[in-house]
Amino acid sequence: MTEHQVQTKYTREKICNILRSDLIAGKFNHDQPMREISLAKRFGVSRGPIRDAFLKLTQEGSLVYETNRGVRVHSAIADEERKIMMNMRLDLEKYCISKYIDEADQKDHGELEVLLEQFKSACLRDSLPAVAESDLALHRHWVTRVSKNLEPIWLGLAVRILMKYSRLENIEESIGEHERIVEAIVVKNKERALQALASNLI
Amino acid sequence: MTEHQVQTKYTREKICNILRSDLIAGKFNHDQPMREISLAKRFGVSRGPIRDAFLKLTQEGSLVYETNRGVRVHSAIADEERKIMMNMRLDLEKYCISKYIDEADQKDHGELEVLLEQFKSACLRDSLPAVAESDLALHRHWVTRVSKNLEPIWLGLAVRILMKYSRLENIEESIGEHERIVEAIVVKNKERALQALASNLI
DNA sequence: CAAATTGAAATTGTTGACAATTTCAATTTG
DNA sequence: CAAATTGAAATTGTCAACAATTTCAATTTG
Repeated sequence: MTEHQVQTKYTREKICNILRSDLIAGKFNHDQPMREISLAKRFGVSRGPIRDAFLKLTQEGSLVYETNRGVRVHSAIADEERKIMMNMRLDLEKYCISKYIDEADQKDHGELEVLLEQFKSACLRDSLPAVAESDLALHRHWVTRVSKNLEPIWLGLAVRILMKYSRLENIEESIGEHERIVEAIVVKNKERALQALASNLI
Repeated sequence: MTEHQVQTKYTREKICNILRSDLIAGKFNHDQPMREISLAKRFGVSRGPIRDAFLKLTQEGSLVYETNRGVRVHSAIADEERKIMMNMRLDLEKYCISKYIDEADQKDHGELEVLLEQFKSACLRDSLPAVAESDLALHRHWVTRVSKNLEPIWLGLAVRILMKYSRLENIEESIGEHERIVEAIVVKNKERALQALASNLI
């Protein structure tokens, strides 16, 4: 169980990303308190970077903060709220993909293909945290490329939506949807891309 | 210029709220770096709580963070992005107000009236930070009352949208719009409330 | 003299110590 | 015996010191 290979130091960014995908993957229970000290030990850092990560995840909505009581995992969201968020996310990503198709160059397309491969590989390995992380990374690609302003809003939506439905079901379907999105983007077919996105996000 | 009255200690929450309304009010220039040390001195605390506030404001989008370079004020957003955000915010608040009308009790209505008065008072005082803060507080009321999950998403949108258009123009119009929203809510007229909201947010 | 290099000052990143608060089981009280 | 009280343990909040990094003006180099 111990790590024998050399591990680069964990920064607050890395810790935040790791905790986020763990949370999305359901590794912690809803309402479970997250303790600074135990996580500081786990990552081999002091409490400072852990607190930094907690703050970020709190703002994104996966954690809930209470004064002098620390943070706990957020409760599951209601179906109705999820629907509202899903619609907002769909609107946002439609805008981004449409613009991405206009603006992206060869290099972007290359990155896109890499991210798709990583997603497919995670699916085949059946690793829920890896699937969650690579799914996020793929969608994040076209959002970030189009607008740094929209990215944090998108992330907040995506994290909360994923937190509820993150079982390893319909993996085959999900792979197909993402393949269709990427393919349509590469051949610059907006209509097909937006349609594939909608079927992935509804 | 010095403070003579007793000032309760600044916590990261208070600092965050103060900086947010300052940012919305345009007290800092776009792309201007925010220094931890100078703000720590201003609030009479160590750098820790300032860093906490920076992280939160970064996630909300008013500040931009770069490794080893700290945070700076975000650049203004493009009109096109603002339109996307405005639509998302409108959808979100429509849902919240509609649900708020169903669920709110007498006490909620009382708070609503208080917040409206504070907004009007800030407008009459011509204080841009106070206007920005009380405008946010009013809208936040019906969002938070309906869903703790949607609140941080809403805040991210509201902060970014306000950052661009926060001059003291059309104050009379804005007062009237907010009065119409609150009045329609109190008499539980959804149609009128949503219509008033739309004219406020478009 | 333009471009590269150096180094001190400024700034951010991380840590461990201590203060303040909360929690919860053991004890006291009516 | 139920309810209130106490106090130690656990946990979060804040701080000041030090490490690592960036910045930028002064110096060197071709």
